[in-house]
Amino acid sequence: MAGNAAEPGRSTASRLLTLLEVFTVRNEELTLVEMAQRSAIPVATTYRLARELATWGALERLPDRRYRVGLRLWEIGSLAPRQRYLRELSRPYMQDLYDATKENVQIGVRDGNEVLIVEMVSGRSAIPSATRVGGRLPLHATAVGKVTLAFSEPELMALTVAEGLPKLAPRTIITPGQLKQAVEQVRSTELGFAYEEMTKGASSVASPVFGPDGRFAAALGLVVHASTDVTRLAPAVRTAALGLSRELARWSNLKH
Amino acid sequence: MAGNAAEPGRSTASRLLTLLEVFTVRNEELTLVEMAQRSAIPVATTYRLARELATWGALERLPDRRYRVGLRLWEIGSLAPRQRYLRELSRPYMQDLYDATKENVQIGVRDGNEVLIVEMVSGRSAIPSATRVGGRLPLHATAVGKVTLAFSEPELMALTVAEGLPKLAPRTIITPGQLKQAVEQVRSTELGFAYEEMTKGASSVASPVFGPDGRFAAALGLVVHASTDVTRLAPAVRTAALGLSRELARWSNLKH
DNA sequence: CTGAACTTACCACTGAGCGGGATTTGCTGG
DNA sequence: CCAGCAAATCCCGCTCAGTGGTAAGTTCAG
Repeated sequence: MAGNAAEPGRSTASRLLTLLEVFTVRNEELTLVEMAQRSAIPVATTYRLARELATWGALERLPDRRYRVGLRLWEIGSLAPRQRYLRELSRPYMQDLYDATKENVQIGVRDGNEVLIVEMVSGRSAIPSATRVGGRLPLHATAVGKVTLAFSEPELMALTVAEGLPKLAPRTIITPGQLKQAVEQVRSTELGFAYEEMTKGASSVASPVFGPDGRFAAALGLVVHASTDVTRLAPAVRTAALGLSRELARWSNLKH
Repeated sequence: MAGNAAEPGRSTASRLLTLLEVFTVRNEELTLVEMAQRSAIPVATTYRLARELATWGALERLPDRRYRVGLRLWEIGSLAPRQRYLRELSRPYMQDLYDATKENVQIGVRDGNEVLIVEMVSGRSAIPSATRVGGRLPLHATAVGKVTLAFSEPELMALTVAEGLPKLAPRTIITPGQLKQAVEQVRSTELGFAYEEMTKGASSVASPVFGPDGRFAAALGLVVHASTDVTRLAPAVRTAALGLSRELARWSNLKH
């Protein structure tokens, strides 16, 4: 960029993308200065870029001049194939699972060393879940995470252990040995569990969904009150996951 | 940009955003050259920018080297408040409406002079709908569109008429007079209809949802077989829309 | 009214971005 | 195995678009 650049080597593109990254669930509306601080980009530059993003629709401008993520960005993002087909095809199965259990149903795919929640179905009788569509869950402390670990390449387990296993709740698994053992169990039964390992008071069950190529595609699971017997719900989850795997295969045939 | 620019005056930011725009439902995976053609950006430049987008996760690279919209972009887009709260809060009401009617349920917000579909609920018994979450519908040929016209600022009607009323199906309203009359009807009854005006064989009903400030927030509707009597379904749609409006107000109080 | 915080505008400097063209890679048919 | 071709990748010299300090304008609480 111009000779004035405080941090040469950083591309305009990366600055733009960084400006999008500063928005989070907790901070969905930010002032210009807040955006500048969080992105470590000078205010003047932030101003110019934010305005371009807003003109295009990636950001929206509120009457009080704050910025937030715009509908246009959501619209383009909704084209992302990795979530789109899974969401569309999984809906009926998730709905069935919800009808059968009345618990929070969630489906997530691996992204980096986390699970990205792609769709949820929940009602008012279910435990209020902090998770939301577009949210991320850790691999070592959730049922969907353990399932993902069990059916992804072994390198993922190595990476996860290397990054450390943060203690998120009293019962979080924090030793690699225990995690590996748990994941081994998941691999053989195709069912993963987590007992208050992420949030006190909440347990979860999950089962793998496989794509048409036979490879792991997603983890489908339930989040329930810790007092609920998750093993009782496991067969339902397993059934739904198998049904969805079959649906993916059917749809793939139909397409070609 | 550099002195080599073929089209001076076009900013790097706008080029980047244009590269995202080239992806559509019909073209969700594109090669580098296709992206360059559609965006009218030279291949070398497209290459450099696409690579930066892919590094960050806005685009993904397939084994066959084609590009597609990435999960990271979807993730950030899912933060867009204008769709997020509406989606989360409307789900139960849309589900109820689906349970009661077994028809395609959709909710959309105004974006520019179109309706952006923000959420859908549909089953296999409903008419296969071409609409999808993230899709757009015209204002003059759909029930949700007419509702949007009826409860937005008058300028929107003027704009819509000025842009012309394309004939999308045999029964599409193509004269401003007829459209204004229909919209007037919608305003007084808080119910909008469309009879095979967008797609032959499909009709729709919709009703407005109002935000806590009393202003129009979204249009909630059904898409059904043309043979179905939409007036019979209208009360259910109206009830759901009222319920959702109340929910929005309730949630707004809760928040502050 | 005063002042602090935020937003918008200005502008001189210069290296980041541009893109034509060469090279490499990948694929197809012989 | 090897041309032949298209797509992808890389190279590099040119230069103006982007940068950001600074200043002026705006908003708002007290």
